[in-house]
Amino acid sequence: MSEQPRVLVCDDEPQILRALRVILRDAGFEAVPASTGGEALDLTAVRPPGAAILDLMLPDMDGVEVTRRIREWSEMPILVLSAVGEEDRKVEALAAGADDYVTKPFGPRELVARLEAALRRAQPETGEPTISVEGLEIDLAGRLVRRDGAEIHLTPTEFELLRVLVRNRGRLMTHRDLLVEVWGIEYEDDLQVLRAHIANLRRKIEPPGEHVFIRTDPGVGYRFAE
Amino acid sequence: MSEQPRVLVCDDEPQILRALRVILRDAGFEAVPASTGGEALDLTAVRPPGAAILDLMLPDMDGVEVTRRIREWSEMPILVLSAVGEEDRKVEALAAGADDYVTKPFGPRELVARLEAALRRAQPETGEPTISVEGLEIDLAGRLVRRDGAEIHLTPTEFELLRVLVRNRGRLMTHRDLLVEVWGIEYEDDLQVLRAHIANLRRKIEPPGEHVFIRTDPGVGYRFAE
DNA sequence: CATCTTCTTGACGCTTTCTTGACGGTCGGG
DNA sequence: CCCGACCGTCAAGAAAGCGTCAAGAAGATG
Repeated sequence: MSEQPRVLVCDDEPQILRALRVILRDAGFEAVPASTGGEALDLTAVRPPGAAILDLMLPDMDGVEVTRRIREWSEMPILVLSAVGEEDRKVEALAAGADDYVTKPFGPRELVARLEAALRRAQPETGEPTISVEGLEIDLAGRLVRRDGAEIHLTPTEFELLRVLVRNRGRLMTHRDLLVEVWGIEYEDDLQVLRAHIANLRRKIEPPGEHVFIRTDPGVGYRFAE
Repeated sequence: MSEQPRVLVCDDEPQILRALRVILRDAGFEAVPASTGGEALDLTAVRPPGAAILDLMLPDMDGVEVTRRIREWSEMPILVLSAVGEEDRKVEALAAGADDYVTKPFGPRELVARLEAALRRAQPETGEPTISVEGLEIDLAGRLVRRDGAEIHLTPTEFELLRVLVRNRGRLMTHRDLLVEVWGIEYEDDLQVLRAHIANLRRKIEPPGEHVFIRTDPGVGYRFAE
């Protein structure tokens, strides 16, 4: 996800193919065009793209068949396009292994959103890994925190606060840093609100009566244990 | 599904029906006989077979119609039988969702070969398996949900919502994620519609008054229990 | 055209979360 | 030893968010 993935697009209508290339380029992807199913499979085999967008209607073999062939050896995200009236093939396409299904006409933003969602799903947690310290598991992507296997429920503010601390673990975060990052600049002096949420967060993740994960630096700020 | 699948056979001529039963038994299948379209649908609903073989000519409704009805909720392989002279209905039957089409008279080996091919084709669902949690079975490919063995009817939107949640189970899906994936980007802020469908879905799959499968993260989104 | 299913929308009571102020405890300097 | 600065906790009210109901719209079916 760090660079622009290559995306195979396959449609037999030149006009649509061109539109797809523009949409993808604008969204930061590199489009690899094909106009028949056979061509799509060839290009995919030669140099596998990061994802594929296939039209259901193709001159030689339909998108479901192409999907099935790709799925024989690759888990890449596959989106299937169709005209209205082909809706009943949705289940078929998904059963063949497609990740999502977009009905024409579609807006550029919808297509890009679905493509990115599919890529995100295929690439479990790229940017934000699971962190594990002494019985505490923090899955930043899944927004999930566990202690000794038991799930802990955090409010949005608590989670955000924990995220900022953990992302900078070992480093001291000043009161102001935390307030600005979690609440925004207009809260930069509201120390009491920070204290209250730190207290709530500790009650949920710390062993009772101890402060092993979140350390206090009096007069300065907090830090997450390394 | 690993051993001999049950196969529904529907034909109004008792002679043919008997012949089909023998052919299937010899090939290692269990035949479930029906002589009208209505009967076929009833049997299918009560206990879905692994595949169906339907005659085009039936007293009450024809095989194409039966195919269409079954396709509303199931992806099971469907073979359609016809007498000579009905060839023109081939396209119609396939469009309705039939997997293959056999013209009478047919040899036993031909029929069995086609049935097995259809079953093989329907099988490769490695991507979306059946998921089972505490009495709740969700067959994503077959679009089928059961609780304690009893089938639950979900509307298309409800199923789609459940599918997105289940595919990402354990991970939190934000309101926006769900709205974009189920309804499309133009609904990304329509929180109320999400709430309404979550409520309906819960009423159907959750034990009354509890939220064990679909958890709420107030202010953020929903997640399916892991 | 009548009917049935599904989707959408708004209203309302209820729950969760956030904020705020008060209070007691700790620590170091005077 | 006393005092002030700072911290952690608690409780209460305010604000935001949630679940449900019911009614109407939209679409499919026959």
